Order: sequence, then C-alpha cells, then structure tokens
Amino acid sequence: MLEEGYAAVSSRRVGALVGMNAALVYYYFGTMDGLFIELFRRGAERSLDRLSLALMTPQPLWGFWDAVHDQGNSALTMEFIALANHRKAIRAEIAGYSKRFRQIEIDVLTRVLDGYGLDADTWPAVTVILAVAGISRFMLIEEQFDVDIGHAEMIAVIERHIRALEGERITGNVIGVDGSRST
Amino acid sequence: MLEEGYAAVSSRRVGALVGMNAALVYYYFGTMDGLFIELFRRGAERSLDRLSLALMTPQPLWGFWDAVHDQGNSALTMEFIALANHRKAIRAEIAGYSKRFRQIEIDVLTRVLDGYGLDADTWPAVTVILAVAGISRFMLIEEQFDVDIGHAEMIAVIERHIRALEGERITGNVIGVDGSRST
DNA sequence: GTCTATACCGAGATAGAC
DNA sequence: GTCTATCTCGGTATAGAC
Repeated sequence: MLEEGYAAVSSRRVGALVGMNAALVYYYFGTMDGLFIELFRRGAERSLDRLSLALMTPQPLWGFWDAVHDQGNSALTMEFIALANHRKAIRAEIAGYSKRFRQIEIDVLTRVLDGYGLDADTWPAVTVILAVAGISRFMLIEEQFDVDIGHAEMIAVIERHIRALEGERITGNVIGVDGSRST
Repeated sequence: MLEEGYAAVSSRRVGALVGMNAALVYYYFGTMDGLFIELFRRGAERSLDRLSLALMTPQPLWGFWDAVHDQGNSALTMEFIALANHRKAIRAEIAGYSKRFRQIEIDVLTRVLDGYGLDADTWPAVTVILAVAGISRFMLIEEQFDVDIGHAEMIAVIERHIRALEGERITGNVIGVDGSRST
C-alpha cells in the first residue's frame, strides 16, 4: 500500500505475500474493504496509544510536537484519505478516529497551555493543535516529493515557541514509536 | 477522479464519458499516465495564474489567504498525491509545480511582509507561507470528513494576524476562480 | 481453516479497417 | 481521427472439496 498505492492492494497479492491462498482474505475479512478497515484500525489504535503516552510526559507540548512531527504514518495516512474518497465505510472510520485524536489533544493541552499562562482568548488550545498538526503534516507531504523549502526555518520557529512555553527540551522524555523512552 | 478515486479513472470510462471510443485515449495521450499528467498540468497552470493574480492585489496577504484557503482543488490534489505514490512521472510533475508555487509566494511575500515591518528573523516570509498553507490544507482535508473542531477559532486567529499586518480586508479585491474581481 | 476451480468483469494496450 | 476487434492480465468474489 505504501509503495504502490491502495489500488495495488488486492486479495491475490495479499495472499501471495503471506504465502497463502487469496480466497482466505475473504474468509477472514469478508471483503477488501474489511481488510482496509482492519488495517486502519490497528494503525490508528497504535497512534492513539502513542499520542497518549506523549501527552503524559513532563513536557506534553514537546511530546505532542514529536508525535505529530514524526514521519512513519504520514504517507499511509495520505493513502487512506485518498482511499476514503470513494469508500464510505473507510471515510466514517477515519472521521471517528480523527475526532478521538482531537478530543484527547484538546483535553490535555487546554490544561497544559493554561498552566503555562498562554491566553486562551488569543490562542485557544485547539488553534495551537491545528496549527502544529497542519504545518507538520504539510511538511511531511512535501518531503515525500523532495520539496523542503523553508522547512528548517519553520521547525525553528515552532520549536522556539514551544521552548518559550515549556522550556528547553529534556531528551530523556522522548517517547519512541514502540512506547519506549529514550535514554 | 474526485468521486471515485484515481483508480476508477480508466480509458473505457473516459471514452464513455465523452461519448467516444476508449482507444482514443491512447491515441491522444499515449498512456493513462499521459492523461493524468496532462490533467494535472492544466489544473496547476490555472492555480498558478490564480495565485499570481491574488498576489498582485493591493492586499497580497489577504489574497494569498483566500487563494490557499478556498480551493476546490484540495480533494483533487490529495488524489494526485496518492497517485504520485506509485507513478514516478506524476511525482516529478507535482514536485516541479510545488517549487514554482513556493518560489512565487516567497518572492512576493518577502517584500510585502518586510514592508509591513514584520521582523524577518523571527518570522521569515517562508514560515508564514508554510504555516498558512499547511493549516489551510489540513482544515480542508478535515472538512471532507466532516471534522471541523476548532476550525472557526483557527480562522479567526489567522485573520486577526493578517488584519494586524495588512488592515481590514477590502472586499472589492477578492479574485474569483476565473480571475474576475468581485464588486 | 485452507485449498482448487471458476465465473465474471474490466483494466491497459495494440492492430488494422475505414 | 475514429472505430471494431482482440489479446492478455489481474481484479473481486463464490462454491465446494478436503
């Protein structure tokens, strides 16, 4: 799916990949849609876990930035968004998870930013979240196309603001993809 | 392509849609890739024209915001990005146009923002561009999924900053998709 | 649970008549 | 320039043996 796009994912190829028969895809997932939904769910649950961990850190803002800035799932997410364009079941799935993500981010960061003394009227927490997430994803997409004009400057600006609120990043808090904590 | 995804675009369907034979697609475009590239080019050229017009306005910042924020092209752009994941020719095409867009934006807005007295060290023009473009596109994607939590607040924050730099928006300057000027 | 066999469809692409 | 005819491939999905 990552290498050749969602259209290249077929029961025959999945079967061949795992060394089994293509018909088993239908036995286990019913339809191809079922397979895609299950695949999306597993990835989304992992991402939710990772986000929660990052937000429980002593530096939740740095944690959020790291979680959202990291590459891994970005290309796959794009593929699912394109896939959702014409598969209603998948569209509903993505919408549901997006809202869950957003709600967790809002719940935690509203308190955190308030604690840092950020004025919620000029910068509501949800706008900080949208800005960081949007800018991050945009840069990740551009990187896929080897377009990185201004990325370094953008990252510098964002990290300057995070630093002003939450202080210098303490590297020991970084949460890995597997939930591990770097030393 | 918009309604059912790029995978649903086939020579047979294109032929049927225009009431002619499927083989003509190959006569005119060589391959399906050729058709996609031509389609992308035409859309991109139109968007480039529109951007240029918006930046020639007496309020280039508002013009930029409108051009990037509106975009009926967003869903189509997502589809092309997904398509580019596994078609090298299209990937190169998108990369090239992205850089052209970015360069025009930088050329104009660097001068404009400097004229407004914005400090280029704390907020280089390219970071303003990336932020506005990234946040916009993120919200447009979310809207496709009926997720709009915090969008109104986000728009308010961005427009407040534009207003602080460029003053109240003068509606007579709005450039339509067709290049027309609203009254 | 895993397989084979198969039905059915539509994809990309080309050859060649007109 | 437009068509018909056709090749080859691989897709989704199901039936039914083992």
